[in-house]
Amino acid sequence: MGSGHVFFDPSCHGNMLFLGNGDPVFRGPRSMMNMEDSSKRRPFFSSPEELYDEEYYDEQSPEKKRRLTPEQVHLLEKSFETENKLEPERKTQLAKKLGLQPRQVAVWFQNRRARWKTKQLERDYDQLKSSYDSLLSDFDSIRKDNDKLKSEVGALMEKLQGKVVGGAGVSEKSEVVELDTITTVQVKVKAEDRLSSGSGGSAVVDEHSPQLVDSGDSYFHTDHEEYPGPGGCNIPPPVDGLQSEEDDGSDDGSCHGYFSNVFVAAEEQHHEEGEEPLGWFWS
DNA sequence: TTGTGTTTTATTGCCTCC
DNA sequence: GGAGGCAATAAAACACAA
Repeated sequence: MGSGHVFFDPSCHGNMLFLGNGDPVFRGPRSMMNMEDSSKRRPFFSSPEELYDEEYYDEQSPEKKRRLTPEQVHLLEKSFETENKLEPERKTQLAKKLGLQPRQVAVWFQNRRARWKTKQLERDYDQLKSSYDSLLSDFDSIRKDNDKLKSEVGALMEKLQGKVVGGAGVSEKSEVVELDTITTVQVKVKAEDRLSSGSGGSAVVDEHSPQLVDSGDSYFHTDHEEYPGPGGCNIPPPVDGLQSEEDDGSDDGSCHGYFSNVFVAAEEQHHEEGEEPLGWFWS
């Protein structure tokens, strides 16, 4: 063992290294390691033989960090697939099998979990985005339908009003029937308005039949509670019971309820695909 | 060749659990 | 209090375009 070489002590969780002569030395990016210390760093070995191979040190620049061989990575990957957490026994076995320090195996698993999590976040984001896009497109088409229906109702209301106001010769009974019809239509429109985004959507009805605006005891409220959607869009309020806890009336306009519903949908889909629950890393 | 961006290996510090 | 996990970060290794 050449003097000046540095040993990595796997049993040490921190950053202690040992020189060939046994002198302890601190190392690590955050330990202000200077170039002199850096030149003493021992490269990682890929087989037990290399651990004591003098030639290895002669051939390799001491400060070089060694990458794991494809075979080592393959075995680690396989092991990670079966279980992404590492019990001490498995860690020791793997380390022996791979000719690595147990600490290296632990670090590899740690980094692998971090990579997996990043990828998973990307997948989840894509899934949420597509759910959101599809909901948005549904919403748009529903809104268009709603607008169309409202204009149809408006036209019908005009016709009906013409009959009621200038309806000379129309019997009292038929007037009552027509007023009932108008009220029914109005209630229907109001119900739809609650689902629509348009501010003052029911104004179509109110404008055309101001005399029919309900007296206040209507089942439907006349003031419209808009539910702000993403990017300032107004979207239907979430269905009762699905509303998230964050959205308990303290709506800050950030669409929590809306996104939570999307998330629920995404998670359900995620489950259906037999994948690990999304929640494990959110907690 | 070189500059630059990405990936991999490793450390550090904090947190949680037993 | 020690072990192990995680986030943040450093730095070497690698990929790749100009």
